[in-house]
Amino acid sequence: MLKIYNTLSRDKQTFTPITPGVVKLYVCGMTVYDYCHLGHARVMVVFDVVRRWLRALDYKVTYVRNITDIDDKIIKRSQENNEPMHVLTDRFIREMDRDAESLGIEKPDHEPRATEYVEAMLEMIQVLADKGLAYQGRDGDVNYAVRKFPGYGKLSGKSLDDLRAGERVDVSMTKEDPLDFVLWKKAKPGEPAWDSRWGRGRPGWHIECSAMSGALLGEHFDIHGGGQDLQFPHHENEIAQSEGVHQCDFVNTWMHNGFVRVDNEKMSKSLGNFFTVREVLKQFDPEVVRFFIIRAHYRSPLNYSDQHLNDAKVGLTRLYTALKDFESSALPPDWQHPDAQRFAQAMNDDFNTPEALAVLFELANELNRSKDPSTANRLKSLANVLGLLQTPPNEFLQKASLTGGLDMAEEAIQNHIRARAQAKIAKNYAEADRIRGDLLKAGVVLEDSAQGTIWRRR
RNA sequence: GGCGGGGUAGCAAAAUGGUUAUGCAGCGGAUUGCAAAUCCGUCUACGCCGGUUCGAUUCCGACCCCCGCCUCCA
Repeated sequence: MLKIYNTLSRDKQTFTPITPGVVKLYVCGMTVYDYCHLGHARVMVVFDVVRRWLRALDYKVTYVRNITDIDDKIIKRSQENNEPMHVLTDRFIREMDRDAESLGIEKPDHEPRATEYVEAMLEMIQVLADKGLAYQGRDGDVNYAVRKFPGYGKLSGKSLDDLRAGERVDVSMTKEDPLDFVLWKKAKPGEPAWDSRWGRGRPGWHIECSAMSGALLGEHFDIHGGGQDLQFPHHENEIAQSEGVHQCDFVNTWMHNGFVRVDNEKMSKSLGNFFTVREVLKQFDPEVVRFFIIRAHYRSPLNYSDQHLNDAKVGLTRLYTALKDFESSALPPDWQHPDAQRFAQAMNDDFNTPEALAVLFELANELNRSKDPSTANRLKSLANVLGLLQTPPNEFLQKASLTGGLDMAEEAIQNHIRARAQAKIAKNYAEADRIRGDLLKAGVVLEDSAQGTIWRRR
């Protein structure tokens, strides 16, 4: 029985889909004006795992991850770059796809772009205006009248009177309440704009997700996810919009993943302390990055450092090393097996991936002892649920991406190994050790066994 | 100030009212020409102070510290 921590109720709840056997999942995706950083990578990996696990539980999952391709920062960037907005966004969508693919993220079922749903947004704004929940300010912006929505604050646990708007932001004189947020922004000259009954303009950020989730998943769906920073105001505003329009519960389960941190601070664009996915991938194999993210529970903070990535690499290497001598297939796990049940129990407990990984490590230990091919199959099939261990072990262990730059050619490595074998036959151990030492400096580890010398990178 | 999340051994990271988490590192042993890998054994814990309890890292209360949200942010 799957339990998920629901931000809305602040406790773990047994998950029951609205329609039996079917799960509708929406996750707030990227604003595409720059490369993805590790924080984005975490969202993608976390909800990729969520989706995979729901599927392992035999749910039919519809997964939507949106793309924000109209926004202040995008406009600013496209002006700075002097390139049309859609050229900029198209480019960064491609780059995002590349990053996602390298991290082993399966494509969502739908990746709607905000600019394709402007009509739906305008319809929602219309309904909100008709109900008196939205109004047009003197400056032409259309705002949501937050105080008219009784449930405002229920997700983030904030009360309107405590929010003290204006303490950190200039209060806009055109809003009825400083906390009102914009649904439709009046166009400024030179900005992309759409026609509407409120004049030419563009949508505010929050209405995008309400419109896209409603269009693709319906008025009421199962799980809505995103980074913790979106809890307020973004998700709070989504609730106000969607429930304001549809008069029914919007989402049953809200999931928020923890931040990636650098030196104990949140990794973010505004702090400038972010590492892009591609930067990290210059040093570390993508599967190591995935493993690094899965090693922590999705709601915990995740500290980024080279040392921690390296720890992840060593751990993942242990698992691959155990599988090295086996031609294991990726059959679905036999869930009746006690190990698989422990794994499932961990995953059912709010996606406890660290605990699930512990099962994998114990399987590796058992495999090292027993050399039983069925254990290898079990290890590989369970790891597959997390999107791990799917590369042939030797291919992984010899990947140049493990050394973070050192990439001595395989042919050269083989030549050194042959030379060393000769030295060993001649009992010239000093020479043999020198060769091994040189290879080690080039990131290549040799291991002698009865079957001869094998190599891997580190 | 309001709201929320944390503080676990050298590092990372889970669970748990009494019994080994797990991985890395360390130490001892097996194996090896020596290593590596692997196996066996093993040392380091639960922020502080009270309370409840036969027994608390785990429950309750106070305190200290850290982080986040309240402005765009995954």
